[in-house]
Amino acid sequence: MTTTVRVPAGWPATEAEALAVQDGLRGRVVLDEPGPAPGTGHVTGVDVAYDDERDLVAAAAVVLDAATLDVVAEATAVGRVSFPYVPGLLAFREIPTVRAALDALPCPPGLVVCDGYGLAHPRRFGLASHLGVLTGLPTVGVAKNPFTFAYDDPDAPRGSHAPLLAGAEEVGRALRTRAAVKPVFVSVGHRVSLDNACAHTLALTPEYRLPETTRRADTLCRRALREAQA
DNA sequence: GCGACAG
DNA sequence: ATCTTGTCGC
Repeated sequence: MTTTVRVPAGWPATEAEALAVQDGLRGRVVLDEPGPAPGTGHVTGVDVAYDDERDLVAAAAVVLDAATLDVVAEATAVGRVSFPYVPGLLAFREIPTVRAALDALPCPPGLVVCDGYGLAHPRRFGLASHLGVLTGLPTVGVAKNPFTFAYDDPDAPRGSHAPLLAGAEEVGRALRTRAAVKPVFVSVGHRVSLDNACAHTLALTPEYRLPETTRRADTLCRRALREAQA
């Protein structure tokens, strides 16, 4: 079952408004909790797909058992695009639909794994941070690209990592999830430590570069978009 | 001023 | 994100 969502009343419509919202929420991020232990409880992947022609956006939330990586529950939501893509403001494009999908789940999500960044963000408040603050859930960001941050290529073995640097500050890590394959870029969202975020990411990548959570959510949101009615 | 720039 | 076939390999 796919739920339908509308853009929330008062949702930012301009870049200036969005920046102001980030400023107002940034201080609510919690960075001093370790978060759930890797391999226990639920881990939920969220992802979004777009159809600009139809002005449609579909989100999926897929809950996995963290120990077995079996799918425990799924939910999808479809709505209108709520914001244009602007680097640094991705959250405003994805969050309304993602929240609707999370709300439609029949069980607690546990740790939420986002496709994008948390702390590794120009204003230290990426999608994962924003979603965490709005929901109160522990969140991490796992991105496929390094945005604007500098890093040294990690060693070839799986598990190797190197800091993502904003100047001298470690805002995340380039983490090798498959030997000799391009790393993923992990950063903390809300209520999770960077060490735990990386441990979770490794636990979610027994076979592929990207976490099973995002892989599952990606497939599901694309299907929801295809099947969405006009 | 000119690019680069999560999805 | 999205446009997109076949193909090489386990």
